[in-house]
Amino acid sequence: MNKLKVRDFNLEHTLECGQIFRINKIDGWYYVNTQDKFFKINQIRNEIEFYGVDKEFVVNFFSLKENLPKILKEINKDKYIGKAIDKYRGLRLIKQEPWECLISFVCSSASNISRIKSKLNSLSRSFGKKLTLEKIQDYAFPLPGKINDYKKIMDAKTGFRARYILEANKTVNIKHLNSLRTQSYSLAKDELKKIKGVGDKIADCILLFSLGFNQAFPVDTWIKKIMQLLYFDNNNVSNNRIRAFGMDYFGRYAGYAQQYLYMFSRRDLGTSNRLKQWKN
DNA sequence: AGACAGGGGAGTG
DNA sequence: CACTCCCCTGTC
Repeated sequence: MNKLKVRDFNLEHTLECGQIFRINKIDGWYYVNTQDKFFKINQIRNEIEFYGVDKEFVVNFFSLKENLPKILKEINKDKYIGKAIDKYRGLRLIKQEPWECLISFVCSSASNISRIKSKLNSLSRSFGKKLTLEKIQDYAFPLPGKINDYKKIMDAKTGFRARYILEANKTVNIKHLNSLRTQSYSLAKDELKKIKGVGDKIADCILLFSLGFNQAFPVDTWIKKIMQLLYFDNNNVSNNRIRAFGMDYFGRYAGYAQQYLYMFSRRDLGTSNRLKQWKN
């Protein structure tokens, strides 16, 4: 068992904002699968308690050393994002392993969280090493080279994404992914987009969630909806324009702004009517 | 029955 | 560039 005092951290918001998928809440504990780790964690006020990983891992994984109040102050440009920040304060960006992050978001295209989770769990069951935590069995995420059976990939209900996964499994290596950390944003992004199944949105997710590019601003339909409402007079504008605006307006921590707006868009605004009420 | 979804590829203009 | 159709699968 490990305990750690934390400041400016909310475990629930951090784990449930769609940046990571292989999590399970059981009896107040979050069971988390990531790369070759399987651990459980909970939070009571300003203390987290966890089993299965060490403190160093937790501090790095949840970006606990990043100065969140300073970041939030920097992105708090207006009353709209201000509301999102007030509501979801403590949400931090997780530092994922880039390969798992890549496959996770390839699986995410035209899908939803429960289905993404199911695909990733199936892939792990078919190709990953077995892990145990307190007699509970689970599976590590398979390394590149291991996801090598098209039929099994299809059996994971990956559908049209299966061929992308199979090809990435052959061509991608983790060292190369990690080497992108020191490149510029646009070079790293161009490199990721060479991988089939990775376009603008998914590349931005990989950059933001696993490679340390806090300025990345992934535009999905939820972000599109709320950004159009708040900053484009509810006009329909292209994803490219929204991303360019987001990165420019929020600056070097635009990715944090994106996560807070995303949570607000999904959790607090359902229909366009409610969107309008919120703005007025 | 048929459209649509937290996206992207390939083809076309 | 911007626009269109299509891709697996599940759901309304």
